Amino acid sequence: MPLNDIRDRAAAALAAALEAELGHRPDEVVLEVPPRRDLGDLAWPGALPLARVLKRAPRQIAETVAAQAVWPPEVRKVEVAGPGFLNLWLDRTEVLGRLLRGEHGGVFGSAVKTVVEHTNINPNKAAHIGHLRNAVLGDVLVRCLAGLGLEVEVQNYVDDTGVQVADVVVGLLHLPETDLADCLGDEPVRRDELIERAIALDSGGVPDAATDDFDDFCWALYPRVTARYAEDDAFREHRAEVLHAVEAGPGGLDLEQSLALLRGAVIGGDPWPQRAVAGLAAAVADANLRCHLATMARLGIGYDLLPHESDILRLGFWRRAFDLLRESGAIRLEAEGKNAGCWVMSLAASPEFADMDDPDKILVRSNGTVTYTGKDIAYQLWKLGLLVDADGARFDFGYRRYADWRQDGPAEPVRYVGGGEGRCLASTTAAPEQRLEGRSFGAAGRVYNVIDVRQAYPQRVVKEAVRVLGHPEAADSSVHFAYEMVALTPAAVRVIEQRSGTSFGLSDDEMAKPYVEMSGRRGIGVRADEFLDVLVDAAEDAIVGRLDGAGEPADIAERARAIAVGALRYLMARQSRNRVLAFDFDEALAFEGDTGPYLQYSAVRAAKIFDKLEARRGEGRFSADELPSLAGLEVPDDLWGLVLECARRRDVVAQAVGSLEFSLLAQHTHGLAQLFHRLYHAHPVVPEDDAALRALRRAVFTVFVGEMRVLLEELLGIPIPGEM
RNA sequence: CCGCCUGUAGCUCAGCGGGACAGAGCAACGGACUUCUAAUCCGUGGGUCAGAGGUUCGAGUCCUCUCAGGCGGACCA
Repeated sequence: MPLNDIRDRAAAALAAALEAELGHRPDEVVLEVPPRRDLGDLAWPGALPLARVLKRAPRQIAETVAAQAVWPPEVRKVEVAGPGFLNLWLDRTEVLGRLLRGEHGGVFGSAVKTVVEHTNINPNKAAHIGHLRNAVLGDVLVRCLAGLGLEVEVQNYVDDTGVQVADVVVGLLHLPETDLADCLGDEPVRRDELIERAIALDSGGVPDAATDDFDDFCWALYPRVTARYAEDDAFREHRAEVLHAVEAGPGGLDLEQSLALLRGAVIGGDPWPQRAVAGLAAAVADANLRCHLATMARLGIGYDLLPHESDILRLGFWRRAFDLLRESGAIRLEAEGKNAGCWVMSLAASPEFADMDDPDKILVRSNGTVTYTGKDIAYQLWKLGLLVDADGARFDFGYRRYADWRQDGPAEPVRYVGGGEGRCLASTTAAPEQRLEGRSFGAAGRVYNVIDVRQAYPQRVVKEAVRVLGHPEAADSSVHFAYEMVALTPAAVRVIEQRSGTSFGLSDDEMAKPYVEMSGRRGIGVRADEFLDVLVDAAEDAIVGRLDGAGEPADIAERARAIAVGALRYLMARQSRNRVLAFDFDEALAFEGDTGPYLQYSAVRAAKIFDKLEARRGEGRFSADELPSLAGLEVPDDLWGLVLECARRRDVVAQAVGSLEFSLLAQHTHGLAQLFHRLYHAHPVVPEDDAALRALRRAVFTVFVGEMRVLLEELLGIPIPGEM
C-alpha cells in the first residue's frame, strides 16, 4: 500500500537531512500516523529525544530538518508543532490516485514456506465455540500471510489414537443400551443395532453439516462415559482395553466387517473382537473429523492436509525422533525417583525452564508408550523438514486424496465436491510410497501452531527439543500462536440448560464467577453448528424485521448465512487473543454497533451507491483513467481521512501478523467502516449535481469499496452480502 | 512455592514499536428517514487507566514492589 512506501522514503529523507545538517546518524527514523488529522498525515516525534544528544532545542532540530530535507514529491507540507513534533502533510490527490491504480508495497519479510496448524479438534465429539476461536484465528492468520504474498500450507492435525476417541468407543460398547438409545433419541434395542444406527448418522463423505449429525451423538454420549468412569472404577478398565485394541489396529478390516464381527459378538455373548474394536474406533474418529470439516466449511475454512497421529506412530516418526533425541543426549532413562522407568527430556540447561522445581518432561511413560508431547516433537520436526534418517533423507508420510473442495469467493462457504475437481485436501497415510502428483508437504521455513494458551508449557518443550537437536533457527521459527480460551457466562450456561432441559449440576460458587469453563467431558458448552444455526435464525429475523411489509427476498437464506458468518468471525477476531472470551448469547447475537454486520453493512451501503449511480446516471466506479478529472480539486479533510486509512492496510496486516494480534485488523476495519458511515450522510453521490464533486466522491468511495472487499472477504473471511 | 496472562467508563472491550485533550460499542437519555437502505448518524451524561514507587522532556504504555483474578508447572491433551 502506498503509505508505507511514502513513509519509508520520507524517513530516508529525514535521516539524510539529520546527518547532513546536524551530523547525527539515527539508528532508525520512525514516522507515525498522528492521532488527529489536523496534526498532519505523518509525524516524526524524534526531535524530542534528540534534543539532549544534540544539545539543541527540539523545535530547532525539527525546523532545521523540515527546511533542509529533500522530501519525496508526495509530501506537500511540513510543519513543526508543539514542543518539536514534525508533521507532514501528503498530496491527497496523489495518494488517492495510487490507491485507485491498486499499487501495493513490496514483499513482506523473507518468502519462506509457512505451515499453519489449526483447528485440531479431538475427533470424539462435535466442535464447540472454543474450537471456532482457534479455527477463525488460524484462518485469519493464513489469509493475512497469503495476503502478504507468502506460500502457506494449512494443516489440521487429527489425534485419532488418543484416549478421547477410545472413550466414545467404550460408551458404544459398554454403556447401558438405554443410554445409547437416549443419545440417539431412539427406543432401546439390541446393542449392535444401536451401534449401527449411530454409525448410520454418518452420511459418508464430508456431510452438508448442521446439527443432529454423528458428532452431536458423540457430544451427548461422551459425558455419560466420563460420568460413569467417575463412579465406577471397573468401568474405567474398558478404556485400557479399547486403547490396546486401537494400538494393535484393525488389521485391514473395513467398517462393514468390523460391524459384522461386533454383531456376532453380541449374539454369541463373546468378548469384543479386538480388530473390530479398532475398526469401530477408526470409524468414530473419521466420522467426527468429517463433521468438523463440514462445520468449518460453513465459515469458509478449508485445509491442505490432515496429518494423522496414527500415521506418525506407524511410520516410526516417533522412533526416529526418539533416536535423535537420545543420540544428542537431550533425553535420558530415569533409573530411580518418581520418574523411574520413564524417558525424560532434561530442561535444566535451558534458561527458560531454569526456575522450575522439576525441569524434566516425561516423553516416554514407564509402560513404554509415548506421551502427546513426544509425538508432537516428532510432528514438529517433520513440519520443519528436520526429521531425517542417518543418511540425511527426510522422513515423510504417504499421502492420499481425502476430498476435494471449492470456494466460489474468498469468504464463501467451502464446498466439498467429488471427482477430482477443485482444491485437493490430502490426508496422510502409513504407506510412504503413496504420493500425490505434484504435491509435497511439510519442510517449512516457518511453522505456526495455533493452540490455546493452556498448552504453552508442552509447546515450549517441543520448541526446546528442536533447539537442543541443533536447530536453533528452526526453533525460533516455531511459533506457538497462543490464545485464551472461550468460556461461558453464567447467563449462557442457564440458556443452554434451559434449552436442553438438563442441568450441569454446577455449584453456586461456579455460577457466581464471571465465566464458566467449557468442558466436553461434562458436556458443558455451545456446539459450533448449534450456535451457527441460532445465528442464522437471528439474522433471518433481523432481515424480516427490517423489511417493513415488503415481500421476503428470494435470497434471504444466503443473506442470513453471510450475516451469521460475519457476526461470528468478527466476534472471534475482534478480541485481543490473550483475554478469555466470555461467551454470552445476547452479546454474540448483536448485529448493531461494534459487530460483523456493522462492517458488512458499510460495504453493502457503499456498493449500493454504485448500483443506484449506474441506474440513474449511468456512472460506475471511478477508474484510474478518470484521474485527470480530479486535477485541481481539493480533497476535503473528512474524505481524506478515509483515503488515508485505506492506505494503511499493509502496515496494519504486517503489524497484526508480527504480533499475532488480529484484533488490530478487526479494529482497523471497524474504524474504516465507521468513517464511511459518518461520511455517508454528509457526502451524497447520486443526488449530487456538481459533476466534479460527484467524481471526487465516486473516487473516494470506489477506493473504500475495494478496500472493504479485501479487508472483509480476503483477510477476515467475512462475506459481503448483496443486500442486507 | 515458581512461571505466564489479566486488571482502563455501570457492562464488554480498544489503546502491542512511550508522544500531542484517555477511545469504541452496549446500557441510559435526547434528536435525525418525502433523500445513495436508520443493521446508520448526531448529541448528553459517565474515567484518581487496581495501588505505590521509579526511569523519562513526556508513562494507560517501560522497570520494581503490593493487591486481586485466571491459567500453567500431569506417566491428560
